[in-house]
Amino acid sequence: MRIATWNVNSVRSRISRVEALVERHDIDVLALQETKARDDQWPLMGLQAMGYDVATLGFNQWNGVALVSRVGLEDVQRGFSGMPQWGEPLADEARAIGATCGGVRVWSLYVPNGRKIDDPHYVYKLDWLARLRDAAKPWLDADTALVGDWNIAPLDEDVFDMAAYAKDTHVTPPERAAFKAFLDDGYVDVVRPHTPGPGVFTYWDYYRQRFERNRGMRIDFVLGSPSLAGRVTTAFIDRDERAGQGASDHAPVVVDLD
DNA sequence: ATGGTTGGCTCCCAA
Repeated sequence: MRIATWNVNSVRSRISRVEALVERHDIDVLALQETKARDDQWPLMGLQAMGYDVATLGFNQWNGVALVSRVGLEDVQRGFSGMPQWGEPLADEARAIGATCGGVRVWSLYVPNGRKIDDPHYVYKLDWLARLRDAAKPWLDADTALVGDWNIAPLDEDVFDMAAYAKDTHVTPPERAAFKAFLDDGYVDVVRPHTPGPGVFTYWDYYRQRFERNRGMRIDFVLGSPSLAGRVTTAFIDRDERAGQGASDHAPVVVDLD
């Protein structure tokens, strides 16, 4: 079984790339982030014609997550139990959707960006991660994959130039501690062993020719529960998807399970 | 310290 995750940066502007991606890599389950589409705006038809079920979560032009699966899409859950209820401050977000696909519990996650260190969204990010961690602990005993855009570069080697990001979010000690907490609990970064750094990234800013110069960050991850991690045979970052006109600013990350 | 680019949508915000 092949699982992939991709921050698509607008599914409506890139649906043809989504369809080409699942076909090119023979993907069974695709988690998407930053779909930027309300549920009623989602371009479902092509994927459905290809035999995929789609579960979406989006209700404004920002954020949005989805799961695309051709191996079942059961027990769909929109948001985890610790998520703020709609209507609360900062809750106009759509950042987590989970489902059981082919026996694996897959969560498509779009961790809050954090914006600036002195922004309320930074506090929200850390709080959101703490609540996700609490929710995810009981899932360690099953085949669980926490996949998506974590908006954290856990190691110095995951940033093209630490000096350039020294005063920014994504690399601060509290964010890195929040990420490491998942690993301490038993989740495993199943992609890194197959794609060792430095210089291996999943995201490159659009401007300043960051991709062409490979000045990016590794912020998209697949964290597996121990039993799921034991099933991983290979993993890769589809760097070519980031090239050319009309690319997302993120590359897809693909994992194979036996 | 700032800027640069992209998508969605509305005269600008988020990333």
